[in-house]
Amino acid sequence: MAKVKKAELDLSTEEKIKEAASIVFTKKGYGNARTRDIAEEAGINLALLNYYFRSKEKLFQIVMADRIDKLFGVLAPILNDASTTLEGKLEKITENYIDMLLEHPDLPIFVLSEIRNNPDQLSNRLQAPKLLKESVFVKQIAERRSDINPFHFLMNLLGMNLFPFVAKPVLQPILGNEEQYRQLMEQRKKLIPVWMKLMLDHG
Amino acid sequence: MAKVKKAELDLSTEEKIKEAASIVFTKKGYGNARTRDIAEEAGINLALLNYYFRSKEKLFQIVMADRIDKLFGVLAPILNDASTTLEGKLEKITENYIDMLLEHPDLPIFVLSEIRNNPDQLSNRLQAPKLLKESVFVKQIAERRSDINPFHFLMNLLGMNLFPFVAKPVLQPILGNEEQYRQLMEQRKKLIPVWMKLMLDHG
DNA sequence: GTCTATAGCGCGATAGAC
DNA sequence: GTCTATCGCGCTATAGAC
Repeated sequence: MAKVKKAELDLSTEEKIKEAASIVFTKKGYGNARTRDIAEEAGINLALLNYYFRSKEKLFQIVMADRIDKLFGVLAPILNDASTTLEGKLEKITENYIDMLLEHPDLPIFVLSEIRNNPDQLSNRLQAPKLLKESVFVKQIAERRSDINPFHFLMNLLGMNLFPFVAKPVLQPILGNEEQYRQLMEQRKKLIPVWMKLMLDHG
Repeated sequence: MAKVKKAELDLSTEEKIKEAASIVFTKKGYGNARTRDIAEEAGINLALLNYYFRSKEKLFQIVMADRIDKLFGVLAPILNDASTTLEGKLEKITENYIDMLLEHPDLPIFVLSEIRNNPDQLSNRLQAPKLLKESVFVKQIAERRSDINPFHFLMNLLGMNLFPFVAKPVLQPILGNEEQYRQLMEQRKKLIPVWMKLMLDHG
């Protein structure tokens, strides 16, 4: 076979292991992943993994922190940008999310299911509550619709963007082949902001 | 402590084990769950688990089939009901889903993440593609909006209903305490159909 | 730093008494 | 049917040569 693994790039050994761990953990989850899988994916020996990262758990923490940053990094900088309108934010968030998720479709289901297993993971990393409530984004929504909790709209936005990827294994066979799935997601880049504006201005 | 486990009801031993397995698998996922956890939750000995179910894997298959039925059972009967309008379906699906998910909040993340690990699980159980495409629900949407793929609306509906539960571990600290979370979900029972109708009739 | 070999143990599964 | 005791594997982690 001689199949070249994704992590076999010209990186330092430590980086190769981290890359491989990210791939294997994201695909299988912590409990189903084996350190042997990661070592093989990285093209190195099992002992080296412990030499660099001490334990499976420590390696996982590092990968997890990185994946959380990737998933929420799309959102965070835009929420507090005072120079864009609410409409602009909806468009930018949607475009960034769908582009990123088409490249990393199993990222949301991984992060969300692992946080379920260990909710503390997050609370350290995300001091979201205060940050979100005081965000420009939430204030802009509240101005528009004082009658509805702004977080409803945030949930809708995230749901419409993330859910098709969270549920991809279920939806894929329904929606057709990979290319058809991709086209539908591309369509959503334009449709989601339109729908969101509708909800904000009517209803 | 003498804490009474949920599965310690007046059921047959086989049922007690199945109940316990459902609880433990749903909470931790297959890979993180231990057969010893399940035995303890059921209040029986580890050997009995194998006596009734032969293996962890077999027990899991049974639980998984049941959980998939529960998650999609909310949807399936309504989609092909020719006697209700599209509006009626939107209201019924939303109310049923939110009521059910308030009682079983970790059901969607469990089913979706386990299907990711083993997509074949589903394809046997759900011959959804044909069934969905020919459903009354999809036809009713197509009548209303011939310009947009009906599955966009289905994804939106499911996303708005399921996503707040899939992402509950992340959203909960943002949205407040358990009671506040519950109130928001109760509000959504009325709001989601309104939003869905907006999307169908405008945009 | 990287390897081979193996320790140590948690896990699923089974044997066998009652 | 239900238990106690234990097997044997596969896993994480480490020792030690190079």
